[in-house]
Amino acid sequence: MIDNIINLQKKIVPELTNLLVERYKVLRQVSNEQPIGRRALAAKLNLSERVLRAQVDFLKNAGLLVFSTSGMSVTEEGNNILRELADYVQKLQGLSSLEQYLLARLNIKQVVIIPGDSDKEPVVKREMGRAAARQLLILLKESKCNIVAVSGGTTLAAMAANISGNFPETVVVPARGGLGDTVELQANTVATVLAQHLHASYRQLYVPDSVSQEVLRSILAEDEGVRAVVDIVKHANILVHGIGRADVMARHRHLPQPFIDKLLAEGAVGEAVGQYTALDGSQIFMTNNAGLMMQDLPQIGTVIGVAGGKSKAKAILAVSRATRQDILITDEAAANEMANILSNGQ
Amino acid sequence: MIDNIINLQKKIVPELTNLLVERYKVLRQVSNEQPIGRRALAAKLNLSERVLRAQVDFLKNAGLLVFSTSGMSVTEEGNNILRELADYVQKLQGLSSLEQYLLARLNIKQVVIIPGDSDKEPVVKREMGRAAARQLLILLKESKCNIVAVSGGTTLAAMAANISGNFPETVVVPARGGLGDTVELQANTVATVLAQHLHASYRQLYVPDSVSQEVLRSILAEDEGVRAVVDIVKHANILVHGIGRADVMARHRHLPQPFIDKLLAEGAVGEAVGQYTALDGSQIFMTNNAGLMMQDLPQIGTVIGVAGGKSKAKAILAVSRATRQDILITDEAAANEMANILSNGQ
DNA sequence: CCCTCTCGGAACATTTTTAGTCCCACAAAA
DNA sequence: TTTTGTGGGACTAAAAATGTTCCGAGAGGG
Repeated sequence: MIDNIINLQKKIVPELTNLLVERYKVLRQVSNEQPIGRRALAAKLNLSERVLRAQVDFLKNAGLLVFSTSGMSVTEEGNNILRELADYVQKLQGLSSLEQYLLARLNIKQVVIIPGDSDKEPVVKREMGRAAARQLLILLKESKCNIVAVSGGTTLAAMAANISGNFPETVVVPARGGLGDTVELQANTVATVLAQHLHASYRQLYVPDSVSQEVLRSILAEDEGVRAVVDIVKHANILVHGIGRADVMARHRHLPQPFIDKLLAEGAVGEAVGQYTALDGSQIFMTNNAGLMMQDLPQIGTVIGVAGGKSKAKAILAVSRATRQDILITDEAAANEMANILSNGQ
Repeated sequence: MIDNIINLQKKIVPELTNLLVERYKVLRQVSNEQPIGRRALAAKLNLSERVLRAQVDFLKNAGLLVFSTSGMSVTEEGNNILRELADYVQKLQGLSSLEQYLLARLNIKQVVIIPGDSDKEPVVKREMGRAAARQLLILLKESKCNIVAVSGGTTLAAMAANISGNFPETVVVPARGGLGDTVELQANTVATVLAQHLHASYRQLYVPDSVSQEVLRSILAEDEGVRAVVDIVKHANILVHGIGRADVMARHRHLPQPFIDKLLAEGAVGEAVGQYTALDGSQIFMTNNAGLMMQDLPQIGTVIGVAGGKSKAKAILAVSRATRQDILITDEAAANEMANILSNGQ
């Protein structure tokens, strides 16, 4: 019920959660160090004196703060409010602290957590897609000329469907060759849809999945078009990829059952851009295909990983450890489970 | 619990309410008339095209609206949100609709309802005082030169304590002569404190309470100072007064018990500026003192009544019916009880 | 006693946001 | 075909937020 309201508000008036938290922080800080002056307080809170002043003036008018010559103090009413606000703010920004935790533990530059569980509520997957879209747009706006590589999957498809912009200089390519999947979820399709929504151009990469090493080599050697696209892909400066469970993806790719058993026995839990990794981040197996491989990732400007659902927690952890991730977009269920695993020392 | 959160938010991020309700209304209106265009929608909602545009752009980015060449429509997710928002908004602006109701039934220009019950929570009384202060400041800003008359009482004292401004042209006077009360709550004291907080000047009115008609006449005849102040009081253009229960105030003023019994038997329930009124607004008795009387109120520019608590509901009703009130500041408990009484046809 | 330091308050310039007002291409209806 | 409505873009004026700077008051140390 209460969580419902918080989510509702985050959805429809997201700018106010920040405001509430900021005012709460000001009030709390004053409470801790009263009486304290504007400048000292501004320094403590990393706010400019002027914006802090706007806040304290508001709090003063609301009767929560009093000013005196020695500084500001919290009124009795302010203390009451502060006490009541505490757990509300906790819930409100509970995800933020989770974000900070994962960010530190996984050495990722930015973590975005969408409330909910995408295993249970499809809407969460859409929201993750939207969040990924937001991040991508920010990156695109920074430099107009970009090569964006994308993988397939429902979340990435949701991202492509929910983005819009105007970046005619940008080229969108699939990160790897085609995966025998529903057309809408293939990387090629995602790249096309994304490019159309961004008013960007796109290139396709038609390479059948799980071909033998020799066939792949001959394709690359003979097919001028494929080689050109692969060359573009290798120079991508943004990669947006989904993360899958090793077992699910292996079955999905119709690997032979004995091979799957071996893979899992060796500890493979996560998959991203064709590579299967164990929980500790070690590489177990890599599918054979054209396009980006994990060893290419460090050369890419920004890597955005997107995946959610409690069931994918281990997969996300594995992939995050295996390669550099710059931005991780996940959901509450996965984030909580990941924090659980991490705090149990694994 | 939920009410608690709403109050908390109204206190610390009051701008949230308006924004949320506005966006809700936009979403609802689109839902009713989809597909509809910006201009038509703006006209329906009495918004300028530009501000409406800001809102629909937000709702579009949030994935709640979709735009097409034929107009805007609500997405499936938007419909879900709309359904969930409905009762939340109801609660959020529940007081607003109460305000509208009282405003219409009592023929008052403006009604302000503070959440809570001042009988039970002292903080509500403070909030009423603050609300009264806000209204007073608005009035004072409209015209720099003013005579403000105030009555006594805890709420009015709270108002005086919680106001601040700079109105050197303004004169603050007590509405009536002194009431044998705690000094802090006397009209004279309230006037003084108020004047100091407003940087205004003030005049005192020292007339003992419940003197005989003759003594009062002789005071007015002989005491130049009192007469001068009374003259100022009569020309007040703003009156802020409390409203009391007839029985409480009668005892408070030490009227003889048989007289009190008679008063109550005749139906007196409310008291304001020395006048006892019945529920239907008829005048039962008027104390004998210098200063404003009820028949003077129509000549005064703006009359602000302040009172709260369920126990005072009848008193507020009685006084509101007896004389013109421009602004009524009360609390949730009193407002609810008043609405009850009104809807029972009394 | 004075000196100094920090306080709140306030003024001003600048930047950023918001709002008012057009115009345009396009699609659907007439 | 014209007309009417749509979303989208663009430009400008107004307003709000913010950065910057200064001031006098009062507390506290010398």
